[in-house]
Amino acid sequence: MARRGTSDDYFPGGAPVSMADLARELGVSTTTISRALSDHHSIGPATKQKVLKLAKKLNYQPNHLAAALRRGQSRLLGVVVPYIEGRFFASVVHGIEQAATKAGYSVIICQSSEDVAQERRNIDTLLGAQVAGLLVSLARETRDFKHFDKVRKRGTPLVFFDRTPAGESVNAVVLNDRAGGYISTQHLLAQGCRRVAHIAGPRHMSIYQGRHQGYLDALAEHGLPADDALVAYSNMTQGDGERSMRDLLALPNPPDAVFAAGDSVALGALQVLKAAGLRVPADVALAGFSNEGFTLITEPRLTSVDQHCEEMGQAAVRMFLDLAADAGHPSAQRQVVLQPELIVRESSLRRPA
Amino acid sequence: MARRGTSDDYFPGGAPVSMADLARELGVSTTTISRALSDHHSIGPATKQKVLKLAKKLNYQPNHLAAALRRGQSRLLGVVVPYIEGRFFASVVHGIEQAATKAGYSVIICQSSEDVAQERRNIDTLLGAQVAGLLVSLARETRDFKHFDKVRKRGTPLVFFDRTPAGESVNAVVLNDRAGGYISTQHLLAQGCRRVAHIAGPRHMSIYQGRHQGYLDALAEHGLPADDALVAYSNMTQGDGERSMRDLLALPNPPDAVFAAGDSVALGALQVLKAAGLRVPADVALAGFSNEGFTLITEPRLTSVDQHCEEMGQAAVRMFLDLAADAGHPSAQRQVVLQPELIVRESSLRRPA
DNA sequence: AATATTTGCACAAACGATTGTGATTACGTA
DNA sequence: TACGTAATCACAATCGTTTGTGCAAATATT
Repeated sequence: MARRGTSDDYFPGGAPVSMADLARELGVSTTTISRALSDHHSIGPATKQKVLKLAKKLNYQPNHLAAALRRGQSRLLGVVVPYIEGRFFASVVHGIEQAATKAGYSVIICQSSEDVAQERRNIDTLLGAQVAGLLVSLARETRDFKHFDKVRKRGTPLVFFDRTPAGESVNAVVLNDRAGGYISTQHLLAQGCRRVAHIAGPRHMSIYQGRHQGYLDALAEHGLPADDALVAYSNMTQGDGERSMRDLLALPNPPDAVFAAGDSVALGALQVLKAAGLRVPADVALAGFSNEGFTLITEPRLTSVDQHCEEMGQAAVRMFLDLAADAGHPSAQRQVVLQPELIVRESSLRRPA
Repeated sequence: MARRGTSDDYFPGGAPVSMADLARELGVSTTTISRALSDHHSIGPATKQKVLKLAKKLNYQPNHLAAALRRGQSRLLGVVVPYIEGRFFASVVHGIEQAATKAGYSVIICQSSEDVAQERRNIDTLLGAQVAGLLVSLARETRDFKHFDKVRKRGTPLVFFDRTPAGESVNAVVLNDRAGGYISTQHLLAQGCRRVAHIAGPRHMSIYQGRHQGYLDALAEHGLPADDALVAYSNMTQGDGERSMRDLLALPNPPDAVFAAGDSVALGALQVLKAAGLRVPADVALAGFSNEGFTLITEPRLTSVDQHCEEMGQAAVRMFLDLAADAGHPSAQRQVVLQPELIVRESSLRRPA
């Protein structure tokens, strides 16, 4: 199949112009073109100018595929997230995009839909696309990390963010979830609450372990006992929040405050509380986690912990760039820990400042 | 720079195995390998088996870059959306991903952030990545479509979805916005409302024109006059909704129902109504558009129009596949129009069924 | 048995950019 | 004048796949 100048060709403006075209036009080699365009020192300034000018004139568009093939890696960044709805991951992805674009990378996004098998497929797909690096936030059920071995084997820079493999030595950007749990609980205690419950997430996930631990830290600091009955484990959905809240209310000695490990779960709790005729925050104060968009809509508006999502994305890209910069030097693991920020709203504010 | 077997090589498991490796091992040509793997008829079944088996054994991973380079296009699908937060675009993208993955394509997502310049850059980036096709939803401010000329020129299949260029003949998947506006307004009228206002979107965008027109249709059908004072144009943010609602309430003869062209704008309106001490829906009935997640959280919950977002994404991919199937045949424009669905909730329900 | 047809595979040229090596020229210095 | 150095650029191989064409052997046809 001929490609140039034949009639089955669908390039009304002619085939895309290649370096060879520029070279022919200027009577130089493609080497010169390539080096001129990448500002190589071995090309004279006069030649460079000519090349640049012609390239602009002919509207030369580099074929990244060819470059990537030759160089062994593309300018694509693979991203795997559990899902993309909601504010958190959408914002992180946004941060990733900004930083990646600035560094000249494009971003391929895959959703694992919280499914390990899908996550595995995503990794394969991305490696198949010869991505330059991989930015991953694990699916909820991922506890086996073998599918990342082939990534390491291949030498592809790998950065985890937010949801990282527990007990593995990896590069990661995470929130200081423990601090998040602490400031939130601490705030509830400062509001005068004395029986603070915690709706926790899946036990095996590090982020929820951290939030839980921060909760315990704050209690301990106030000399309060850790009552196991006040901790409800959930799967982080709104429905779970409702169930957990009902359980807590059924306690002989129900809580006067709830620190929920997520906003959805907090929303569920809020609805149960209101349905039960309890006032929030007067009877039960409530705080969530993630600072989702809807925290501004609930009545009362929901106190939450902001995770600086976009920064997280940017930090992940920066880490990737670092990794890529000294590729081949399997350096020690890198960690970036972001600090959470408590956003106080009416759902927890018993004592207006 | 040597790549194989040298120490600066970071492939602990050896360099990735190529077709040449398989060929050497089996004593055949790479042609045979390539054709065996793609199930070409000119390869004997015995040979095919041997190749497949060895490929599996050596864990052969095809290099898509090389294939794409040779074939002139990749298995990447470029997607440009204005933003990704919120339910609508996130879901559309999800639908796109599902359908694309099923067809063996990966998806690159770019956000224009409602910015024309960024949109232009996105298109360039994606073309640079040699995408096989482009799926685009326009930025709000895009009224000039020259940057799509180079896409056509190149022959890259181009499908618009939801937000399409007004007055251009393009391939597009859209919602029947007119029907959406109609059923929503019709529903409000059926609830007994007689002065139905409309908070519209930017005049130049086809989707908002459609919703507005549907609103007018319903009024006309009921023999009601179209009162210009009852139509407030907005930029679709929550703040715009608040402003518009205040304006409408300041009218000498304020509305008893509002059909908002979007959920955010409806949310703003709702808050103003509640702040003004008006009961929803008793005093003013309210309906939004898009069926965003937060419509379930507001009090009362918000009636809205579902756009079947995932289907829209899938339809867009199908259209792309069609286009790609008969590439080079610049056929007539294709259109797919999806039907909206009214989701009735308490914000508009005056007469419980 | 001779010829036509099919089957199964290899050759080699692409795709477009990158890059180590080496050739040429010009210039400066001894 | 002779020689070392620096500045410029070309050659040609290479990345891994795809694919038009050609050739041989096996099978079918008359």
